[in-house]
Amino acid sequence: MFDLKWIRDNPDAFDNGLKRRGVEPCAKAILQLDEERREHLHKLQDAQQKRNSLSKQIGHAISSGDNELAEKLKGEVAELKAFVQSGEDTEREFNGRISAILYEIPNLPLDETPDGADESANEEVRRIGKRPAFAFAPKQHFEIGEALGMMDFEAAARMSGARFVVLRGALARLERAIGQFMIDVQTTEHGYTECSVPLMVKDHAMIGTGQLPKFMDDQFFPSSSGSRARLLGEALELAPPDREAAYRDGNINLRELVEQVLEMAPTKEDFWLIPTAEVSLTNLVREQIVDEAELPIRVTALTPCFRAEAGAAGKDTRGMIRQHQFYKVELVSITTPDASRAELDRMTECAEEILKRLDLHYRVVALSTGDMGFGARLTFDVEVWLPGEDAFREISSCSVCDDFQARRMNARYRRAEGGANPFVHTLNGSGLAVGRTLIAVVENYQNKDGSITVPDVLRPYMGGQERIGG
RNA sequence: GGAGGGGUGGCAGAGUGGUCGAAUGCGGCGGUCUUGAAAACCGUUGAGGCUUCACGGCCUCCGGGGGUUCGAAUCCCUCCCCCUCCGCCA
Repeated sequence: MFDLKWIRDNPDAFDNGLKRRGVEPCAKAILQLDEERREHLHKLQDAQQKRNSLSKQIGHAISSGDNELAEKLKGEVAELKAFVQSGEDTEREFNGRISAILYEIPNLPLDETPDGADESANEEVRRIGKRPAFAFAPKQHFEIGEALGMMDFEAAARMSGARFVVLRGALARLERAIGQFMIDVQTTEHGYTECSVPLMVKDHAMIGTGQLPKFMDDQFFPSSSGSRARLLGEALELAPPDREAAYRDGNINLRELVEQVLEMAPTKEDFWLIPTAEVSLTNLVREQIVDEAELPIRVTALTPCFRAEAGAAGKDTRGMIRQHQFYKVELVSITTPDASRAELDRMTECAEEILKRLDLHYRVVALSTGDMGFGARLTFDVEVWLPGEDAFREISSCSVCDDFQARRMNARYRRAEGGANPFVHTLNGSGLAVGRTLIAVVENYQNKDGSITVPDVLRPYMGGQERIGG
């Protein structure tokens, strides 16, 4: 979310930033709308002022008993009234149109963010460790897991369809162990406060962190049957008469009618399932004014995440890489503006530390402008080496959003030296994704006989178990 | 699900049609006093927008939206959220 005034003062910087992200420059269109809005506002405020002062005079006239004057003034105000009323509608319309545009514009990249259209332009920042050597052809995680009888995609598909998995026995415990280990490190060693947060949130929370309104199709929402019925009822009330007529005349069937009506209905869900705990953790400061002394706020949570993966049809369909549901340890920092850039480096290191402890080979890449998420100005992905797949795969993504989310949430801080309350800066990162960490452990610690060696740091969480299978 | 009560400035909490953008308290800021601090006392202190070189002027905002009225924090409708009791329930 951007400050209109800032766009007004820096239209070129705004457009250049958008261009770097591959988004059509739109400062001119926005500013023209803004110009029209202000022009209208002048007229409206002028009328409001006159109305206010006349109303005050009417009050005085009535209290001093001059009814004749009061009636005369009422006549004068009547014309203004009509104009003010329609003018207020117009103002709301302007505001609605402008904010609808602003809500869908992504954040601008930092100067240091690499330019590029997609992931091929990402820049490797560092590479830690080295590829493990295998005396045999390393298998992919699902081959190993299925052979052990501990990773069951078919059972999951029977109840839930594609992109789900059932883990059993030691692999189920391994998943839990990884989550416990990671959040313990982040809380006891890196200063993050553990939180248990809602997994279902309202629209405004999703708007605050930027998942809505633009990325509705990526999200899941739970609904009670009562609420679905109510939404359908509302949609039907808004149904255009010609659709209804088409149904009555038998040109479309009931199903088509409902589908077409729903297509046009406003989306207003009871809840959304969080696609990441970033949503819940970042919204902890929404509509709050925190004391500067409390910053930085560092919070973390181990939660399930839910993603529709609408744009990823056919991609990563095998194995646990891309699931509708997975666990993740999320890190969120709330900082002052001058501390946010350094906090990004710190956060990335907090994510990397997990891989170091697990002795996994990885690299850090700076995402290019075309590959970055909606709210980010700069993102570092941490990619772990998967020998079975013979590739690096994203296991963490750490982003600094500056005040982009804070504006949407109205999250501010009170400065120690007083004055206005500026917006906070927000950062989020995974520390790490549990499912993908499990994949990395399984593939990197696999043995020739199909067993998996449990990494040292996880053994306390596995009741001392040193080996899975074999 | 049923019944009721609420949503007001950083916080607490008054305010049922006209000098109310809003009493009072706390907190914050400035000052007096003090070696210093505390206490006490005095003063000051909401946000957003439009406009102005500036001083300033004006508009909007008392959960959101709509309505009644010359005029709404105050009356009506509606939606959202919170709380209490009952029912159901992990």
